[in-house]
Amino acid sequence: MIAAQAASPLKPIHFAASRASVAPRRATSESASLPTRCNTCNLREVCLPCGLPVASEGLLDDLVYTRKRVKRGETLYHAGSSFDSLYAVRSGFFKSATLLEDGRDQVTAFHMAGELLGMDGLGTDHHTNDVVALEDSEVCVIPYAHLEAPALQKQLHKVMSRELVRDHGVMMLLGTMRAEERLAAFLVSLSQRFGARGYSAAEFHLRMTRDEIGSFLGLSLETVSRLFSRMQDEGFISVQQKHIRILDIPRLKASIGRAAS
Amino acid sequence: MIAAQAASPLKPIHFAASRASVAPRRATSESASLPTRCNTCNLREVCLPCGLPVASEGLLDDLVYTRKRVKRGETLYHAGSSFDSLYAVRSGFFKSATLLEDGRDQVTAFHMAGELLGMDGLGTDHHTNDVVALEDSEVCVIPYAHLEAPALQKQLHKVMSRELVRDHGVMMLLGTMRAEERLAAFLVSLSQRFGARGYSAAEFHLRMTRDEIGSFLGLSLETVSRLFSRMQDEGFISVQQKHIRILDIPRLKASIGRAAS
DNA sequence: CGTACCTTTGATAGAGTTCAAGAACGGTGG
DNA sequence: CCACCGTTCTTGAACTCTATCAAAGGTACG
Repeated sequence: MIAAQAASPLKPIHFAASRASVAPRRATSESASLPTRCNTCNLREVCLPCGLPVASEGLLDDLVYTRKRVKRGETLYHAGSSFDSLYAVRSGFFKSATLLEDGRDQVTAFHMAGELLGMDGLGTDHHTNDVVALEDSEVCVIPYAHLEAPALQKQLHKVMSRELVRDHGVMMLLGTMRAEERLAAFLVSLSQRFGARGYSAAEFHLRMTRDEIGSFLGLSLETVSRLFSRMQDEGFISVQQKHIRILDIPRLKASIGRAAS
Repeated sequence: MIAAQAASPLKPIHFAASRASVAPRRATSESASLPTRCNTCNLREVCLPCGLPVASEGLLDDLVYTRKRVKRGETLYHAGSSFDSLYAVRSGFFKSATLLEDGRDQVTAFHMAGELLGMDGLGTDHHTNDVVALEDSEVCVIPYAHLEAPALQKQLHKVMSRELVRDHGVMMLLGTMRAEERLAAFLVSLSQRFGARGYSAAEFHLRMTRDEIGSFLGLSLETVSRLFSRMQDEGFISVQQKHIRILDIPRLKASIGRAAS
């Protein structure tokens, strides 16, 4: 559900996470089965489900969720499984993917800490994606019933609407951008999202493979690899395997606007 | 927000409108400024906002909306305009499009009678698309405040979630399909949606130009035109300008699964 | 420490875009 | 009712981008 957002030159592509101001603490992994209280959660500032309007402070006390661990490579839920909860990522990293009958599949989103997933199941009572952890992760399980409180409704609408807007951003990306623009937009999005969570916006570790990036961006893994190399040659970024350093953010952003160099 | 859905060979691409069973009446255009009552609306069976669960029958009586006419080429709302209502299409045809700063734009959805639009504005209080009528049209204006009734909440969630799923279908389409598959999926989607509304599923009139189709599908207008010609040569369909007749629906659907002929 | 996976890089080919020009259509006004 | 104009559609030819095939390094994990 998370998208590549091109921040600067691409006006209409919005970015959910960037609205939250910095929250520099990282989620610590505590013991597994303990419940979590939103009002003491150290992701409060970026966690969308808990990023409730000020009015509902009292309500936060009641929001206690169970946590669930998902190890790298494990599935949080499968397409077709029944829907009864949403999930907020407490720590780690996930991908959502949709599988076609003929075997093709596509990564539709990447999710990092503080982001909400599972909304694809709201409509039909069963999920339509697979969600898989790309590293050892932990989520808060939010039973759908909890979200029926009137005070939470508007917030939920906002989260869902933002997701719609984000998906439109991905549609733009897939529909109108060339390969290098797509990858640049993807990097800018990651950069902003890491930045919003208190991590470095200029240097980070990719949790996904070239293949998964390619699937998300509608490109082959070889093209992704080649583009990383080319961008490095051109001095925008530095790449060593999964370590990315963005050397010239403005130029990276600019490369989204008008195609290749 | 409406997408090209590939029905058969592409499992995960869902199709909101097809769930409604046939509703063979067409919307008649009455006088302009009269309010509309949902429980007498002849789109009841397909109109999503009004397609409420049986439980809420009494509620339907209260749902009275004002109508608004939008002539061909006119804009229902612009990107950036403030959000306060959703719109249900009573008659006519719309496109949603998103514009990038550099001038590129993309059609993100087509909307026909009975479909709901405007949800892109829920998150940020202002819309992120332009919505333009492709023929003289009429919408029901649904003030957001009306939707805060608890009985309507779940329904609204479902509509939004279905839209998320549909957007994922478009992402699949743009991310993994080749040109001919995309166009086939698009035609199948239109066919099903017309069918669900009581019109012929095998023969219909395109309301949009080749350019708009191409924009939606991530293709150039020339490619769209060429593909129409090729499909006609191969006997799937018959095309004369905007009149489409699908001669072999199974074969059309099959051509989505495995690429070109 | 070995094996499986991931990444890089090259060569080739194919799909789709772009540029261009002519044809068909639809609406308008005389 | 017909002629005209602008828009839309079709089709061709050349080119570009990206996928595909292939093979060699690297890394990480068990």
